[in-house]
Amino acid sequence: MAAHTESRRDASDRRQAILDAALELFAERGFHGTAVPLVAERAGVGAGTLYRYFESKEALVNALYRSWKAALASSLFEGFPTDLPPRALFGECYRRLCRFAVEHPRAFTFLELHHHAPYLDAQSRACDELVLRPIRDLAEQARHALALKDLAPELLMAVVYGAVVGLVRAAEAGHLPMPLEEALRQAEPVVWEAIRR
Amino acid sequence: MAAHTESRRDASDRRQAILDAALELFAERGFHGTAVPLVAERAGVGAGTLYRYFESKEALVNALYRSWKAALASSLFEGFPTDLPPRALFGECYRRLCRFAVEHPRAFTFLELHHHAPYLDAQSRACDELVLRPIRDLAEQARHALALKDLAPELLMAVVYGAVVGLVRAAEAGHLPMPLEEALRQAEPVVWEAIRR
DNA sequence: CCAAACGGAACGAACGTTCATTCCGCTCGC
DNA sequence: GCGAGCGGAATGAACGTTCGTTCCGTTTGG
Repeated sequence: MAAHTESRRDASDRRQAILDAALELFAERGFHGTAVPLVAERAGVGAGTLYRYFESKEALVNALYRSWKAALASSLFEGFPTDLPPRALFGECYRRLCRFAVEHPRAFTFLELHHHAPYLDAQSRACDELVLRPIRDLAEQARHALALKDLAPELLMAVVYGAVVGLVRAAEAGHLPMPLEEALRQAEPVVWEAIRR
Repeated sequence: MAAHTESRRDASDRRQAILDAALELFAERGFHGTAVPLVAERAGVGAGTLYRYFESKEALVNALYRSWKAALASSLFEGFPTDLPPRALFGECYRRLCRFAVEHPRAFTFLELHHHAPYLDAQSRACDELVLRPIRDLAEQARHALALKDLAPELLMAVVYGAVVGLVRAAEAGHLPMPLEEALRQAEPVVWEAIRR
């Protein structure tokens, strides 16, 4: 029975190795630009083995997307301190998002790159709501508390999220004179002043 | 000679039809996700004909990228009013960028999607500087005039550009409760307050 | 307690398909 | 009628996926 458990852990490791390899390659070269045997090689498994763990290349990219969307959601909301004044609430969201982007740059790039890609299925699309809805609610709250500009929360969210993505991409392109982490820290008050009333 | 001119215009139309078809398809499905014969069909030419105008698929995407980067640069800078106070200078840049995004949404998406793609050659990368440098200079100027926050211009540019991209993508995804043009108009003071001193 | 047989996971060569690119018969303007 | 330019079938490479085989941990009969 110990042996059985061990073999199951091996399988889980293998599956994870494939997901890790796919993350790197899909983030760097895109879905269509990445050959399945290359993913297998990077993961240290045979090409056929990959199909024991995922039904198809599409199933793989969907599993990867869902897994990282869930990770992002938990980074954002796990143990979130609810009763904070609006500025601190924003700071908490912002820093949690940035922490995710700094700790998992490939995952952040991957999620951004594959947002609304045609090969993502309905269930993967639904994961987006998991992240968007709670933030939208927070923004709506803060807006009614007269802490945010009197504009659609979706607009303010797009500005904030877009600014973070812009910084991550600028850092990737080597366009920033400082490390990404420092840029994101400096940008917090910048972005807050954008959306505050 | 009129005939010669006319046949040359025909050829130029064909080339343009191919570029237009490629823009739509590359923006929607990505470079690797788009088959060359599909581009040809959409352009209303034979698959072989495409190769009379472009050496390869890579040459096509590079020509497309350069052409639209140049169009963006000219939209931004053509007849730019130089001596304006900082706020008006920002407004001019911002509205010109937004006008381009609204008038050529596919081109905007395409440029964003293919930014720093591995199949773009050095000359295409160099086109980025064409857009970035003048804006960087303007930002540096405004910063020394104490109109902008005392942060790296590259950081502020990334925030502004990122915010615009964020709005465009949110509109594409149907996440905004108003048309893109209206959202961009509402976002101008939002973004200005982000970067102003 | 050992060895022989089993079961299923892993491998990677091989399959059919689809791709980018080429090539050649054809058309059409001069 | 002739040559430049076109179309789309042809081509070979590369793709996603499958399949026959190998390999190893476990079971089982002696």
